[in-house]
Amino acid sequence: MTTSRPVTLADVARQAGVSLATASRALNGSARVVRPDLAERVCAAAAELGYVPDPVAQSLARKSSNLVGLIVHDIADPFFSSIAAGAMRVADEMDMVLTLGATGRDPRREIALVTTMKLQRARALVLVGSRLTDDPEAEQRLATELEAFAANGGRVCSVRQPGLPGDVLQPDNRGGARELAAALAGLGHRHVAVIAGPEGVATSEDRLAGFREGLAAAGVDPGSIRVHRGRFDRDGGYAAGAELAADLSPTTCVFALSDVMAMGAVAALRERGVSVPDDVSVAGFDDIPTLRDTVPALSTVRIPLESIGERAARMALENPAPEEPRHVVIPAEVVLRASTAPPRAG
Amino acid sequence: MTTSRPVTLADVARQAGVSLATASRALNGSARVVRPDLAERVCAAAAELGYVPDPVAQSLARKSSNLVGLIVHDIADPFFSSIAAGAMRVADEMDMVLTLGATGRDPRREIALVTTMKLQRARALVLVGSRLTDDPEAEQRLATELEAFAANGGRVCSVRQPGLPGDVLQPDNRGGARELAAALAGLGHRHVAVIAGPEGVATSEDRLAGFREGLAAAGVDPGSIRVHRGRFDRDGGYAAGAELAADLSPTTCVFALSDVMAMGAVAALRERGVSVPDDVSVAGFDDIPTLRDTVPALSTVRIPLESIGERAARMALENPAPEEPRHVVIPAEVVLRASTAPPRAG
DNA sequence: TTGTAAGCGTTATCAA
DNA sequence: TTGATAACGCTTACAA
Repeated sequence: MTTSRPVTLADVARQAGVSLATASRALNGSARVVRPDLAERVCAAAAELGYVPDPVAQSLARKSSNLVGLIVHDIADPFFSSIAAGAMRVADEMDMVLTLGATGRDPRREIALVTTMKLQRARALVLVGSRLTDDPEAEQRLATELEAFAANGGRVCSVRQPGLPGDVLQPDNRGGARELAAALAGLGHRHVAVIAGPEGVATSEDRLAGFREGLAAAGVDPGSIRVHRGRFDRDGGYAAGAELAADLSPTTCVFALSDVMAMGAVAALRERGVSVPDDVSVAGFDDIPTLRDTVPALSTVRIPLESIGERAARMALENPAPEEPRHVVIPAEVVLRASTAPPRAG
Repeated sequence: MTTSRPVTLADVARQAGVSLATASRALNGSARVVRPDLAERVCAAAAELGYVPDPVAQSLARKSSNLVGLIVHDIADPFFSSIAAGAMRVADEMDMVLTLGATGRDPRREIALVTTMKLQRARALVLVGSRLTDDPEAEQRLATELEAFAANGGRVCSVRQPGLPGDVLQPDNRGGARELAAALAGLGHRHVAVIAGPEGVATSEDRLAGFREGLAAAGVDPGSIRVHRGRFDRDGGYAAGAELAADLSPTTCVFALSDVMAMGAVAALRERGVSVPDDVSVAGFDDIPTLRDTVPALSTVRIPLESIGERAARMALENPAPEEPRHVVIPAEVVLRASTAPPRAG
């Protein structure tokens, strides 16, 4: 057996005795219709020769590839990897190739990744991750780059605060935090500390704002809320937890603005002899899968991560494109588990 | 401002007053050398016009793209997402675009993904995940498809048991398990249960074999080892943990063949009133990041996941390709934490 | 060293 | 409806 050159469309056309154009139309859909018997001959030839279209050549000719870009901050973070799993499933299902980009939370990197996907002629882009309210310039440049992407025929769905071109899938950060506040106040907590991300991270700010609203509605003095800020990841939570442990009173409850921060915070508290929930209650946000099995199981606000990834990919890939960009709010649900309890009497 | 057509190499060549060939050689490296002053003119023109090469056209002409494929079983699993994070970093660094494929542990899907990446003319492929010893036919077809990939100029690095074409990065599953066995025996355990993946999953089999060796070397009766099998994920661990809890005695120690299985097992045990490590010790394998912060912190065998991902990507992307395929064994290190303790007296 | 021109494998335009 | 033929944007023999 000779080293066989890959079968091209020209081979198929020759074998079927039709032109290149007809072969192309018959095999890879087109508006044009070909006579059934010809189409049949072409398909038979293609099958016989084992023809497989070359995606690169198609991309060049069509000015559009079968790539879908997924851009996240950090794929090792369960929040993002869960969403990625959902998006993957849809990409597979639609015979698209998923590309993955990690920004490391750097807005410039994020923009560069969009540019890359534009050059690759990606058909769609799913952008996951918080807006930065304190860097409007970067946000503007991102929007511009996304416009350029869309101008090339690409579709965009961002899992994020509204404001970018394209569809938006927005977890109800504010509402979820509000309800969590109500639940915690209902348990009797009046002195809570919040472990937040850096100022300017919109997701963190939204959750904080919602939490404040919820506490206020429950009649808790807003002045009693202590806010500790740190990086929006496990280590940021750990650092804040350490600070808190050093000076806990009168705090009876800690709300970490993400589950991974909560995980770090609980570790820090525990290492310093503060018991959860006996000494202090802790709640998080996101409901990442791994924290359901821990002790104590983490109270949190559940957002359906995999299904968000799935839905975002589906919106970005859906045909035909909607007339207007869509804005969907994903409800969040409070899940009280063992890490929260009524404050200790006295 | 008019809707500007993207700048092509032809534009640059015209502007610089040289041929297309010279422009190409000056901008995108080539063996050929161009006279310095011409090169200078071309670069200036490119900069002035804001020329960016079209990766799709380059891929078609070069028969090789700037895509690196990463194939894993499940991106939501921290084992794989940690490796992915490492691979991402290297891809970024080398200006490659990373594509992600998830097999769902289906060998056919795995083969299909390799085919896809071959058609995309990916430059390299990083394949992560256990070999299936009980499906030699699938393994053979995978090998064939990888050969085809390599024949197209693609490079392969698999994080896996040896046997596939290309470089191999193999965590020392057997040795790590052996040492863990020694450590557990050293604590005094004589009746251990193993929670294993399905028969035929090589990683699981290797760890089991190493563990048996280690126990035997420590003088523990091999017949005393109970093996519970289940899916090689959290739910499989949970199911096995539930079985174990129902009939624990005389087991004093459980070794789950992966951390995620251990996590499920601990949850099941706990729900049934079995305390870890008071009633039974539990150890896992992998050292996924999230389980360092749990209570009790999980004893495990550490393999450096991110760095494995990094190294695999680097091997696959390294220039020039090595003469011979490389086989690197990554040492594994026993980490004893709070989930293991000496067996309770009596 | 530079330029001409022939690919790379498809799609799309336009005339028949 | 079908078929030449010109893109698509770049690389690379081969010739000058």
